[in-house]
Amino acid sequence: MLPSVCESLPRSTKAPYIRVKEFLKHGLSVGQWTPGGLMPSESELVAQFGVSRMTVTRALRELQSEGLVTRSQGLGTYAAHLTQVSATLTIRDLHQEITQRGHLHHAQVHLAREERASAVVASQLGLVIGERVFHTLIVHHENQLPLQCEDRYVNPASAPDYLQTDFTQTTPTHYLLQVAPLWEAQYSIEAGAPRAREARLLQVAPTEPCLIIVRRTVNREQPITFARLVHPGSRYRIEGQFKP
Amino acid sequence: MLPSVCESLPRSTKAPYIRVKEFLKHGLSVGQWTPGGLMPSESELVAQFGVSRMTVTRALRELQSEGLVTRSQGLGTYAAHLTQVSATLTIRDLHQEITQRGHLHHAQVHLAREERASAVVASQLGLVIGERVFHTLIVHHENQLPLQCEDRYVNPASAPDYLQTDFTQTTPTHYLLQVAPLWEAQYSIEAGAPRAREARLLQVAPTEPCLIIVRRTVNREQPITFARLVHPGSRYRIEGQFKP
DNA sequence: GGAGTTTACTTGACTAGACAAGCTCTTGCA
DNA sequence: TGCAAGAGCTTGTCTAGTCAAGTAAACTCC
Repeated sequence: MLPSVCESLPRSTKAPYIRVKEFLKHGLSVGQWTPGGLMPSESELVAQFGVSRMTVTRALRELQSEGLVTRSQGLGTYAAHLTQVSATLTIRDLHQEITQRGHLHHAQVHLAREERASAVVASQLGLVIGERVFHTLIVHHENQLPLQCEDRYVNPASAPDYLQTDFTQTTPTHYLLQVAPLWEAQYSIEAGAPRAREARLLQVAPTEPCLIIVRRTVNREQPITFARLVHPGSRYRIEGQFKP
Repeated sequence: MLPSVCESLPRSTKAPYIRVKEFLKHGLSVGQWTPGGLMPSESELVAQFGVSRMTVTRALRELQSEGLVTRSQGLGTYAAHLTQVSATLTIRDLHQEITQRGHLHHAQVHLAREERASAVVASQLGLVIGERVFHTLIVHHENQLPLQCEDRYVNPASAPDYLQTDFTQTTPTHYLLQVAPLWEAQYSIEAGAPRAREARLLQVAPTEPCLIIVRRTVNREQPITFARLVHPGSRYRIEGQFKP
């Protein structure tokens, strides 16, 4: 009660570890410590900010995980060389992405069957050539306009009920994330011409440049799925941002 | 002295916070806690592992920063919905990338001059139309083969000596990272046809699908540079991997 | 002078507490 | 019945200390 007077003005509004972090970030951004240069030690920061070492450690550890500093035991903390910058590229579920834009998503299933693994598919999914594999070919539409052609092979061992799913309701990505919750993925992004069938399904000219993402996901040593996602260059782009 | 017997067999070799982290990661990977499900509270983990709360907190905080769990004060820790998966896309300096492959990098400077900002450039760099701006057009070769056409505008306020640099020796990316150490970038990746001049410089057909990256970097509210990087689709791709 | 030892400084990891703040369910009162 | 207060849980943050391990420079002894 009587909430006025004293308690209403926060001493400096932000948590101490955030203050330390921002002090260091600011110094890095104005070039106070040049790449590779030695930065203040934990004990110096403790003295400077009047906080405990754990607090300073937390600030420094977070900067380290953000790639802004490198630390080594016995030596000290150094400003990182930002020769390579890592941005986070979020690979979102297409259904989500489309509905988030307030548009209509519609999936057209052109193929959903069991096949025998070819050499390429077998090697990508860790199978033997001729072994059974699930194959789906789905075209995703945004407001009736084809946006993505999803050619996907799935390892039956990882998702035995894959073909029973209604892919007009659920996307394969979404289903597979439920079945195999934690995984590791390799991807490659390139520009290229669509294959003849892809061009027909996407309703574009065979010469239309397309953004092609090839993704392979693995769960605990066992390959799950291998997908080729083709997008018309004129209708799709990947956007992102990097913020240290 | 006498270093044998007792001290040589480590109790469990790994740090406690790593053990806690791995326990939780394992549980997530086998689906012990389904996405959105409630995970053990800090105090439960404290009791289970016989460690202090700070140790458990650290493990959970790191999992949170990796995007594997979400936490909220008063509620608890929940297994994350991995509907969107963030991979780290490392935007590396092309020179590094080429030489790391053991190949020869060679830059051909086609343009390096001061210009008056057009409407588009001015808006991207926060300038007034007609204000002076630096413009470079450089083609990067890998083993004599054109790999990237780099069309770049630079804000003179951020890098006054930009045009004095010898770009056959240093890449603009590398130079700008030294001048403006910490920044924020927005990028977009798309597939498209090259412009006529780009096709000529890259020695490809005008219909060749190209991977086009448009990047804009900003340092503390002040735009630094705005670049359009065009790569022949047949010679360049972005590769990466996601690992939780 | 050179080799080994010591010392000082660094980060890495942890403990055992503390208080604050957010959420939910229950209890109690009008 | 309806609403407010409180209890009991959760996470968020912090303190003040400990021990360990890695590095580098100074120091000692031969």
